[in-house]
Amino acid sequence: MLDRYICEIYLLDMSRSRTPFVVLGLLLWEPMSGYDLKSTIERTVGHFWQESYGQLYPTLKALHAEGHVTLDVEAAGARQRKVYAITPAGRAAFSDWLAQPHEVTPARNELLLKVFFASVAEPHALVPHLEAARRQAQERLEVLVAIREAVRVEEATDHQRRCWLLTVEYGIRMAEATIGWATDGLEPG
Amino acid sequence: MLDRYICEIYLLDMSRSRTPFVVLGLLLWEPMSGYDLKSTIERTVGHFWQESYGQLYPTLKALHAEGHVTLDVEAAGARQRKVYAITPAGRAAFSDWLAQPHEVTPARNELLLKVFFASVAEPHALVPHLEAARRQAQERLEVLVAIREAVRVEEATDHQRRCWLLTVEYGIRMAEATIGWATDGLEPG
DNA sequence: AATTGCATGTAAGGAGTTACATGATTAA
DNA sequence: TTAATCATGTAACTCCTTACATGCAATT
Repeated sequence: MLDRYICEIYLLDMSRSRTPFVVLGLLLWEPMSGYDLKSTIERTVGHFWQESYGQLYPTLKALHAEGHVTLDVEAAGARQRKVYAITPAGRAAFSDWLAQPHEVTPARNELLLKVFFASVAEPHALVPHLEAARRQAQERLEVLVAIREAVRVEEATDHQRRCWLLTVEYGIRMAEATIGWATDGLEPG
Repeated sequence: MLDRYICEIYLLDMSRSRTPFVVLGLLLWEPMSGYDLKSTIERTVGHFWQESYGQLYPTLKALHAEGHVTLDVEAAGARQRKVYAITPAGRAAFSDWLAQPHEVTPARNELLLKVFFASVAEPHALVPHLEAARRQAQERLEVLVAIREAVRVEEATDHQRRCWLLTVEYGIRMAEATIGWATDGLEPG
């Protein structure tokens, strides 16, 4: 009865949501508050991963209840700050997750849906979608190239920089491939 | 009161879910049942879009309530078959959707999450993730190349084939780019 | 004085998957 | 006779986003 009560309120299904692992991974670096985590996520993995406060705060509560993080309430004046730090149990859970191969989640792509269904419309219906895709990929490419330059001068070990650059490089290659695809697709028309 | 009742039961928020448009787009081709739609989706757009029965059947009910599709119940023996056909209102809704540019939904990529967090583990932790990514992309590439050959000999207009091939070609380019990325990423290690 | 940033959270609701429930028909 | 395919649907549940609610601190 009590088990069930605790379970319903606190426990996470850590097999599906990745949020706990993003949190644990960042806390490996240094203790942080929910607010810190949000901004750190945006700054570091934001170009391929996002979290909302509505996801973050409940996850922190659950991670604490599970003993994966400790909580230290700093009261700087009347303003409270809840700083979380990772525990050995949290490190273990994170390592387990990191050692597993990533799951292949079949993607849904609305652009391709419109390209596919342009087949039932007039031929010129295709063009704006390819143009929009190319424009967006070009903008994204510019942003990612700027991020790459920033990461290159970041103070870090070679291994760290290599990992970070790989995530940026992935986005760059996808953007470049998208530009090539859209350009070739527009040509015959 | 009645308005609200009907609303809660039947109406779809066609601004967020794409399922109604996938259904309408396929019904433009020919009338189909929910079962037909499921298998047709797998066969045609399955490599970049999926739908479950749990999503399809309620969507069909709602589309019918909204007058976007008509329903014809075929009773072949004791086995019932509900065949849906698109209405002018359905065509209009579909055309509106198709004319809008696609929405850019910020992607979440678990592979990149693991690559990023390999930075806090030992350098060799990175390797299996890149290898897995390359292997998966290679398998996907083989499947897509086979699909491309099948589409090339499909009986269709040039415009139709062009649209279908573009969706397959997109997947191929992404897979190739992924293979290149993973290969280059593995090299320095 | 007003705005931006720091800081915490909850409530409601939507999209979607999975598991369940049922049953007829056809081919091996 | 057994399995696969045809066929329809619901219920429970998860993940996640958005909107809401609150208030202090620092800067302009």
